[in-house]
Amino acid sequence: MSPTPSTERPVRGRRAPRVSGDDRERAILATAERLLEQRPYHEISTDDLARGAGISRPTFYFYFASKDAVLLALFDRIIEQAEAGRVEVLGRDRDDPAARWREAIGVFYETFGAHRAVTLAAAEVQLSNSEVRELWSKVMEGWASDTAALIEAERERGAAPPGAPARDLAIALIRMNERMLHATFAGESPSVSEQDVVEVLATIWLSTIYGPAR
Amino acid sequence: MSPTPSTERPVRGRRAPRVSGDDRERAILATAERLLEQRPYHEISTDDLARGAGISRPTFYFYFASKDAVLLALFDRIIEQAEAGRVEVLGRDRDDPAARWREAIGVFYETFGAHRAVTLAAAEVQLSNSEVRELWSKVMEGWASDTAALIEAERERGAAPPGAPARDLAIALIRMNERMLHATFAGESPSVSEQDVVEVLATIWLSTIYGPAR
DNA sequence: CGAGCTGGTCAACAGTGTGTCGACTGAATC
DNA sequence: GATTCAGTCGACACACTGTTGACCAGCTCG
Repeated sequence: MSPTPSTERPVRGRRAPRVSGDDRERAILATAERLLEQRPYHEISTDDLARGAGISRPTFYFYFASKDAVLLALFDRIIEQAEAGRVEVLGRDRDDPAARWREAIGVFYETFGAHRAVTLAAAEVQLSNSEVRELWSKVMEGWASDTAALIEAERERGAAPPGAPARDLAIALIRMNERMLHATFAGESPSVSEQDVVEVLATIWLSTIYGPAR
Repeated sequence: MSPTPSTERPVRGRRAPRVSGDDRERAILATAERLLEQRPYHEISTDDLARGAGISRPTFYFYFASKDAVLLALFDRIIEQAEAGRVEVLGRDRDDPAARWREAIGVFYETFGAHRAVTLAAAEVQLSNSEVRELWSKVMEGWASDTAALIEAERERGAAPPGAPARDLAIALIRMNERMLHATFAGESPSVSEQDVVEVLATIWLSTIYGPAR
């Protein structure tokens, strides 16, 4: 588990959780994820979450400091998975580095795809909530380092062309993935079929890193 | 000018605007843009807008149906400019198509950069307001058509490699630009200097379309 | 046993923001 | 001088957030 998000009540002892208390907490989280699958974040109130978990609104505030804190807890779990997935796939030694990269992008999509409602809600809140933003940038940072390192390595090998700073290229590529992820989940541009997205992204990544048509 | 956004009061005769009435409307728009340069959209209330324009809150509602409608009007003007800019630059006949494309990306950045506060606010609202989203997708659609056409043309000429559908590639590239635009304006990742962004994006675009290192 | 602590619960309150209603004004217009 | 109508706002109804204070049930320790 990751460190406790700061918006959560510090009062509650994390070490000695009451059974019933933890049940409530789980009920709130489950309710949030369920409701997010039905309507967007801004159309869900703390009252909805409380009622959904079978408690009153003040009691809700006993468990979470705000609606955002619930989302943060939900999102945190996904971020952890995504981080673990990236480290796993990119750390693996494999014959074809390009294939490894394509697979990492696929895993990225699958991890967030398994919780698209939460992912979309996080995107919705990102601009106005710095904690969610920082959580997200954690994943982005990991990708940026790995990708920049790859580009530089390929440049030294002579396989990749020189040009703009490797890190800048990496960040732009990652942001593309991020935006496409959200767009796909939000159902924007239905023209691009969801299965093909990873292939399209991989094409651009590999064109940029190695050159096209390999 | 573009068609009147639908959230604006239909009551007000667009054809016979009172001088003082138009002044008020302008005052509200100016106030909104000014306040957005100071704090994010969600921290601005209709009361702030009304007071800033020297009127009461109910009077504000005489001119705009909501806070979102103000942003929509503001954003609409920028969208028009961006559209005009794209058509202008990409329509120009020029020796080097790659340079033309690079220039178009630069103009895209400059147009929105001249109103970054409004652009950021639009980004903030995009997920929860379909009208803003549609306005934005208008620009994206124009770029998608042009870009897809270019890729297909280059493929026929044999300069561009075959692969994923041209339109899908185009959309991914455009979304990258979109995300980088917002990130730059929001001050995310200060590592990438703002001047270099266009160069980085152009590198990826041209790598994808023509192959790298040209 | 019973006094007291503690996690848990909620009715009621205070505050902030949105959007509407209805009455009012003052300058055209007839 | 009456009528109309864009423009204006005080006051209201409502929705949502976050807090306070009283209360209860179970545990624990003298």
